[in-house]
Amino acid sequence: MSQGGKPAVQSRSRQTRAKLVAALEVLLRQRSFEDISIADLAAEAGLSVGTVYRRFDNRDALIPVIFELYAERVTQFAATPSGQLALEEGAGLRTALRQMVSLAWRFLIAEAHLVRAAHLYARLRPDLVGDEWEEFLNAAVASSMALIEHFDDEVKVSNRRHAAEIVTYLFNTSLIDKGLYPQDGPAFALTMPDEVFTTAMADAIYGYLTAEEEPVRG
Amino acid sequence: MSQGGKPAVQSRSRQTRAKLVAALEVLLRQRSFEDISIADLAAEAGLSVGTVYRRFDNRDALIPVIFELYAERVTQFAATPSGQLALEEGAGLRTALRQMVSLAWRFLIAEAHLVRAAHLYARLRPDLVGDEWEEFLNAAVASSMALIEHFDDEVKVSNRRHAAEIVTYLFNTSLIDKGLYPQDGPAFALTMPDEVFTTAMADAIYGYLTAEEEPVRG
Amino acid sequence: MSQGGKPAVQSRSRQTRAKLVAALEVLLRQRSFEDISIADLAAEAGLSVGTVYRRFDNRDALIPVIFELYAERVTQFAATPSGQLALEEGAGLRTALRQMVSLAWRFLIAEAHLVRAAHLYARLRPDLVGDEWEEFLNAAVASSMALIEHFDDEVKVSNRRHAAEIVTYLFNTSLIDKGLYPQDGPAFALTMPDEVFTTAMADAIYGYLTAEEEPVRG
Amino acid sequence: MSQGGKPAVQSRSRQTRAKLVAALEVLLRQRSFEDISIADLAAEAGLSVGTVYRRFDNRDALIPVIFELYAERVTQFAATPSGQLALEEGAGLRTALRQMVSLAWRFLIAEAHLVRAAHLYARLRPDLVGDEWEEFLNAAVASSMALIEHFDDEVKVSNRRHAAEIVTYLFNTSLIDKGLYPQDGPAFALTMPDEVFTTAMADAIYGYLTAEEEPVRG
DNA sequence: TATGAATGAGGCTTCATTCAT
DNA sequence: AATGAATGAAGCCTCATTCAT
Repeated sequence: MSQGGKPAVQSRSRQTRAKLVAALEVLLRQRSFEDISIADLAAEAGLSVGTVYRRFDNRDALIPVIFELYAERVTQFAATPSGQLALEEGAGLRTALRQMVSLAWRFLIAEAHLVRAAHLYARLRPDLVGDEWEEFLNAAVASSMALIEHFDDEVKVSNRRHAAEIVTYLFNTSLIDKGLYPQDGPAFALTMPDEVFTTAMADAIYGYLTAEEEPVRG
Repeated sequence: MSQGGKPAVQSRSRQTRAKLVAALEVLLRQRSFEDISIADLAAEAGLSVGTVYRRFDNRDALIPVIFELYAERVTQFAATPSGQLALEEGAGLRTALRQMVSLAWRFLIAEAHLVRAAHLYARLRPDLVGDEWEEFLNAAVASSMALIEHFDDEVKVSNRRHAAEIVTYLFNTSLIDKGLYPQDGPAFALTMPDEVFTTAMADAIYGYLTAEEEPVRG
Repeated sequence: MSQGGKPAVQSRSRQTRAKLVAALEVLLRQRSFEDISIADLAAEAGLSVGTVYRRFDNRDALIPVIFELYAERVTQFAATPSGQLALEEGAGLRTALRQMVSLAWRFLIAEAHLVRAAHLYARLRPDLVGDEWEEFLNAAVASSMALIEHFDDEVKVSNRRHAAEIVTYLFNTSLIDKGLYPQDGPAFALTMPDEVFTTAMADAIYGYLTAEEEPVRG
Repeated sequence: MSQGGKPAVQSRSRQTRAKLVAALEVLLRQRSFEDISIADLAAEAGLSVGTVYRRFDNRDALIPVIFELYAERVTQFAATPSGQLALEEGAGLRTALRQMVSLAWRFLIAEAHLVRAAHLYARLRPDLVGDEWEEFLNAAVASSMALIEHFDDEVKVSNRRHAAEIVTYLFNTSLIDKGLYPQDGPAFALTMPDEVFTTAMADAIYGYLTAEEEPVRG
């Protein structure tokens, strides 16, 4: 339905858009997108309501900005030294997974407001997500596949495609609840320190990949 | 802040409340709680707006009803034959986990509307969840603990308390995305049939519990 | 597009609707419908904005009210003694037409605000006029036809159907400009007293009906 | 209140104004003046919003342009061969009137967008019409007077001034409804072909002018 | 107690007009 | 002079909540 981030070619326009995007992020740190009105956004950006509408067709057109910000932060993070895997010579799959989960966890905590909003609106308004999202997921699956092939001898799951998809899925879902809502929902019952939790999640993935296969019994 | 399901002592009142709860569920099957107005609810229940406010202080007071319904369905399901584990003599941990995940999956699909709403509002409005929820989680952890102790020899995780919490967490989170939003979010990349997916989730839990421990390395 | 006068069954609702209709007429005496906001209407009716929307789906749904009022006034006028033709025995077509135009003129002046609005919105928003309008016109044509047949010997136009349509058309259009906009538009150049004008309009219709036919020449 | 077409002395300015006038006409062919925003106009003219405001004080100042265009087209039309009466030697008043109505009809159809807008705004915003309009009407009355005097022997209305005014009025009003809104309003009931209609209008004027006078009776 | 009409704050959006560049 | 970004008043509409009947 309502798409519509308007092109912002001129430099003044680009600045305005940047102000709005920055203001949106500030507000998303404070409260949910549902509770942010256009007037709030304009005020936070130091602009007027009409100016918001010069950049965005309507309220819905702001939702893709959430994903835009998310993608930007992922990219930034991946370019950072602390966003890199640091595998010693001869490190195994388990170590690799633990490091990867740990990286994902640090990102999640750092950008919780964006992950929360993205997670929510990917579900509430999938029509507004934008196509980059699909590419994002596909890239993640490909990357899981590379990991699996790199540790080919350790992995016992025979269908590698399935394995890559499952690994990606677990990476993207298992940390969310504890990372974003540690006091509410299923994470409430978790009493261990974060590092124990992330290690457990990595070990679950590891366990899945390395457990001897056993056929499904009706 | 706004609590307020009012006591419904009298029988007429109890009927009214029951009508509203039933109407809420009917509407939750059709659309999200956000999109259900008090007028909608009254109409669906065959009551007037004012009557809704006689039972519930305000709109927020309906949110605990979601959890109430959820808990009711879990209990019902657990009492059903198809809600029972059917372990053959000598069946192992892996088989048990697969059956349990399968049960959880069936419940999730059957009551998707309630699970979706409960999952959402446990995060959006944790203040409104109600205390039964905590008991619920504790019971789930206890049950996981029982499972672990029953298969004591297979489980390699030394801290049983942690293990039980992790198992509970994975049970409550890993199926959600694929079950509720199969086309959107991380589940979109999953191409396998449902049964392969649920088996994989069970195997992840199994793998976590049975992988040889390896200390965390800095 | 947007129809939607909501049914007002209850007596309180009917009163509210009546207040709104009355307020609309008061405001139409002061200014054009375009310049009347929902808030204006609510204030004039002594009600709130929300109450307007309880009776009418949206702003457009008020337009049929204009036609409703118009029809009501026509009916009232026709039931009044001063709304009756008073033809002496043996009076001819010309006299009848003059009396009829004079009646129409008095109505037009008395209800100028409604005629103006109806005339405007029949053209700007024909979709919102309502079907009664068509019946109204058909009845008017039938009535013209009766007139023509009553004075059959005086009328020279051979195609009686055409004649009736033209008479109706002239009745409905020729008085409008001078009646509603005497200072603006084509009526500005008219310097004669009203009675001379209305007589002239009647005579034009009379002249049309009674002039010897002469075939159209290419 | 708001007058304000600004003088455009310089040639660049005059070009700008011409572009805007042309753009306005293009847009008036598509939709009503109410639905044309300053931004629309600027875009259609290939200019910026600010430039529009350099030429016109405000939106209202565009309304006189409608009348300007209208007058221009009338003048153009009158200078065209097809805008001329072609009376044979000895042709009578009736023939002359029929030709004149036919000319007016052709103009009306050709410039419907301008006639519609002019007709509307002469009534909605008479203050903005501009003085040329009055001259225009006076010229039309003079021209009617010339016609009447030319066919002096056929005309029976004794007050020639009144007759000229009435003829002018009928010329300017009787074709409008069928020409501009054939499907809506009073014209809806007209089933005859256009030529029959225009002939009837001419005959009404003819009938008015030639019917034997009969004094008004109380 | 039940009803549903009434309220009005608050959110979205448009667009005539202004003004910095 | 021209540009087009920015402004903000004003209008539409919704819906949680209140209250007279």
